[in-house]
Amino acid sequence: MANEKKIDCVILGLLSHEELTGYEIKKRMDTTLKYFWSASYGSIYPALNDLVQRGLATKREDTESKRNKLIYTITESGRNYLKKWLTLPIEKDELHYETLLKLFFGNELDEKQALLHIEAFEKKIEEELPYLLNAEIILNKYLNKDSAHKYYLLTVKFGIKTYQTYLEWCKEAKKLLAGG
Amino acid sequence: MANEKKIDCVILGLLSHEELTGYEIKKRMDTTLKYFWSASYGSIYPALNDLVQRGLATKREDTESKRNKLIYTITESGRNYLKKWLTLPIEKDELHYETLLKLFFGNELDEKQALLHIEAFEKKIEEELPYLLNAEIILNKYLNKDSAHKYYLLTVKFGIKTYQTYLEWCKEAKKLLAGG
DNA sequence: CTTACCATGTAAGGCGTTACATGATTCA
DNA sequence: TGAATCATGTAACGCCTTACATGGTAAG
Repeated sequence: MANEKKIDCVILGLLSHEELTGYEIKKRMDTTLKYFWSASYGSIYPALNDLVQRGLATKREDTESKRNKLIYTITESGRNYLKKWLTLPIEKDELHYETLLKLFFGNELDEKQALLHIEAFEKKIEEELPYLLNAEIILNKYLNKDSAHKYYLLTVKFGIKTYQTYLEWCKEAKKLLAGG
Repeated sequence: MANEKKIDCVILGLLSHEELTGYEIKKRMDTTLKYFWSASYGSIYPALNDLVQRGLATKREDTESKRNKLIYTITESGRNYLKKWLTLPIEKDELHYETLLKLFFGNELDEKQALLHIEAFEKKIEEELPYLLNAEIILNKYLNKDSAHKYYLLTVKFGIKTYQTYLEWCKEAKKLLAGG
């Protein structure tokens, strides 16, 4: 009963809100979830078939579109499985930032190189922040239309706050490096 | 020349500052580096032997202590390898927070359960923050004794700022969940 | 008509953790 | 003297990514 694979749970989580194809699940991973999770086709498709075999989801062909879509739906059993996992305590929150790792060893570099890493990090955050800010506006607008939106908003707010803090840190870090 | 394994680079990074045993390397991972990196014995010891074979580090037995210590030292070749890796652009910064994942699917839970996850997260951050604050004080004190300290301080400051932001978010999140 | 995107999947291989195995030393 | 910590390592296994393979459709 333990040993819930994360990939299964994420997929079930996405399916708990709407029917999806494997391709659409991957899209959710790369847009909405990418700020705190990731997965590739190589793990998504096998996991989907596995979920069907275990009766946690069902698969059907799409008849409406011209494409060969396979639409997955969560079952009652799948929803129970998801709910159970959701109540279990968090196993781990992991942050693996290569930027910090390289900066930590920055003494082996010159300051200009370290600066480049900070600036690249800053740029990436500056580029991604607008998407989060936009998501916040949209979610706030339709907050009472769908009870799930409140939870999405929670994670979006997390992203916005931390990203803004990252940008503040970048400024400070650049100053500290410059010798200030 | 590409395909630098991260574990090799992290170890070389640690060795670039001081000679260390595998056990001590693991300790660094679990204390100083844990805020942005991790590794287990199962990857550290094989990596160390591999580094020696490739001439990037040397191994010698400790003669002074009574313990069977194997002390590893970085070579010139190892230092060059490290420097080269450090100048390469960052490949990826990854955040995998199960807390956010579960919260994202929080609509499948009741609000009390979601709250528990936030509180557990808050508690963990509150427990870890003092270590970072303490590290900052120490690093500031000896900032001009060792040029590497500046870079350590950079990453510590990152941790402090983000952790403080996390705590702010927890407050906000709890309010939002409570229906505010 | 061709480029971009939609759509599904597999195979090989990499990477790393977990669990196991073993033993010495320090400290209370 | 027993527990905690120091200290090194291996083997099995799991999980996931990368790269490959294939083909349909929409839009310009």
